[in-house]
Amino acid sequence: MVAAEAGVSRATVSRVVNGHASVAPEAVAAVHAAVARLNYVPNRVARSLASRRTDVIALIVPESTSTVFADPFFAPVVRGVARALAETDFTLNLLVASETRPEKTRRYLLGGNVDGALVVSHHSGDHSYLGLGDALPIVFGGRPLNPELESRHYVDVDNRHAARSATEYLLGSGRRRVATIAGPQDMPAGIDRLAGWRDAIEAVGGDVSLAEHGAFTQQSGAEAAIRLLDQHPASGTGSTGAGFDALFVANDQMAAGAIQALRMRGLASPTDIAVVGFDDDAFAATLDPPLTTVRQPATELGVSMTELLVRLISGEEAPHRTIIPTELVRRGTA
Amino acid sequence: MVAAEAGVSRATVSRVVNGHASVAPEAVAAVHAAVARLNYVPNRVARSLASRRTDVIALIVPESTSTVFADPFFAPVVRGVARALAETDFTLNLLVASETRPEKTRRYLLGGNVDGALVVSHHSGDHSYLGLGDALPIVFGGRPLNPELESRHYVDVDNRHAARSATEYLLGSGRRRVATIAGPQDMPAGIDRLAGWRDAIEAVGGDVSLAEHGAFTQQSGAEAAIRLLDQHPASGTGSTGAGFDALFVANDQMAAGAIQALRMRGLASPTDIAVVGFDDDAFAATLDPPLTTVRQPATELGVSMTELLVRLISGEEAPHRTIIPTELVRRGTA
DNA sequence: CTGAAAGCGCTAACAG
DNA sequence: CTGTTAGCGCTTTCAG
Repeated sequence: MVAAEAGVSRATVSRVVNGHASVAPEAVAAVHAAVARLNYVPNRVARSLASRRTDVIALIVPESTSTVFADPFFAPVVRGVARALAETDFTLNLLVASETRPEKTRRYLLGGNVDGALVVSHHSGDHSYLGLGDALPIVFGGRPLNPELESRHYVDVDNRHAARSATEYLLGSGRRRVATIAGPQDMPAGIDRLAGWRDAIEAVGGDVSLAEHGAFTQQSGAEAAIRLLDQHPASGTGSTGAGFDALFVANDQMAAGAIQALRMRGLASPTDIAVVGFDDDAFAATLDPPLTTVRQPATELGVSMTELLVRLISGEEAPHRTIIPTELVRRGTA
Repeated sequence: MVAAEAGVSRATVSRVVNGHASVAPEAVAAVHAAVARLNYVPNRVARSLASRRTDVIALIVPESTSTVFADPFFAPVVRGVARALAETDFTLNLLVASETRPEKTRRYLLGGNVDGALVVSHHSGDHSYLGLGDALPIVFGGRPLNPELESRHYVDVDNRHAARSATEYLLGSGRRRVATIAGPQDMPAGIDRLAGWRDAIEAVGGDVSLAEHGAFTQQSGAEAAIRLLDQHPASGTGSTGAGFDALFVANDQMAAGAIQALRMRGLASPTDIAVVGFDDDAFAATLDPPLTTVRQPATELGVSMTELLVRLISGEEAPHRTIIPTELVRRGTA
């Protein structure tokens, strides 16, 4: 190898290449020269075998989430991960976890193939990460629903608090009856955002029954809006109005659907019904009118998760819970 | 290791684990038992070092594309790749290629870290894959623009043909003047779709000047539509019409923007102007009216690329050019 | 500061 | 059919 070319031992080459300890300046120079001359690229695999590090981190995406790959929320997270990783020597391993064969993922993770893992899952059913908890540093994106995982490291936004604030904003802008379209109740984001809305409503003694559920899709948002309209018609007069004058929707896609549905019923936003969404996804600003929403910094989430994981891998201690701030983006619908 | 537990040699264990050659049934059983008992998971790294295979394939995404990560086209491709890989022992390495430091990617690829690579790039400027051509099997998604790469393996849809067909469909449905909003002319998809439109127009002696360019974004689509309208006002009468009655748009996002722009000018689709998009992305069907478009099977593209690569890795010969069929999806706008 | 030596865990001829 | 023998290319004590 380069050792010969540089006239030193392999050990020294290794030291130089890895920027280790103190090596004679001349030796360093000689090695660098040899490296350049020979166009030497260290073999990662051999290095891994010897050092017992892989310099690989896995980004685990449950298959179901991968279906939602087009999820406008997911892409920015990945971007954040990639960005954070670009500054390190780690490499990203995208692992689409087959939910039907969870052991495949487990084995992979346990096979010494990665130094750590990032888990992005909106869902909860997943128990496949239990048991390898101590074998490998793992950072979850989003609060794990599984209580056994609660003690793990995760980074998330404070969905509940953000939802509450958004609802309070609606209440504070003069709206009387704030309804909600909640997300699935098997995902933390769905649960927490509903809880936040309820917190706000209960605090003012409002009507907690003004809630319908959707599946975080546009279609389901439209349907939920219709149900809301049907079940809560305008009070008193036989006007075309609705039994609520504001709507907090658990994500932007559903909000888009809801607004469309409302419009088909002759109700405009924000005039008739103020709407606040959640996520500030790529399409929120392009809606007509542009959607007022709670911005969830997805890219930062990815960055943050990655930085946390890297820290864990290098043996540092780190907080189990990292909360990223959200922000209400006022646009046209509220 | 398990060898002792099973009472055989390490070589035999290796044979059994890898399903190699013929091994005595009893030995096989013994090894399996031992494996199960010891919860043995072979170390991939060691295996790689010894076998000189990594069982890893890289999916290379240029940084610029990663920004367009939210590109509704990209996600399904990844899904296809993941799906195809699920049936193999390969692992997916997502490599966001820093365009500012292309050698980083080169080194990685050359460092014996992967058995092959998939390159998804809409753009062309990329020369970073030259030179490692023969060192590693590579499959491109989309026709490489770079002539030196033309000889490589790639899978693509026949953009030109599809664009021509779409335009002919418009022409065949009684439209007289079919305009186009083309994509960037530094991407194969942009170039070829424009060429296809022109083929069709020229074939009927139509007006080839009815073209504007966009950047494949909704915004740019809207702007291009406006330019089209301004530069080609209704002929003859001072009506509110336009100088064209149909529009072939090089992708769905731009089509969405264009339709919105047209509407703001009081022109409805398909009544006033028939519109055909391209991609059939996740949002095409949810537009109002739902978009008629050329469906590009992105997931299949990913699957196909992957299968091709796997074949190449195992040393098989394979066609350099694989074309996936497109299909015109008739919906509401044409 | 730097060589030498000893592996990391597995696969791959090669004999038997 | 199976054990033996060598490494894969690099890191890492351990002396010096």
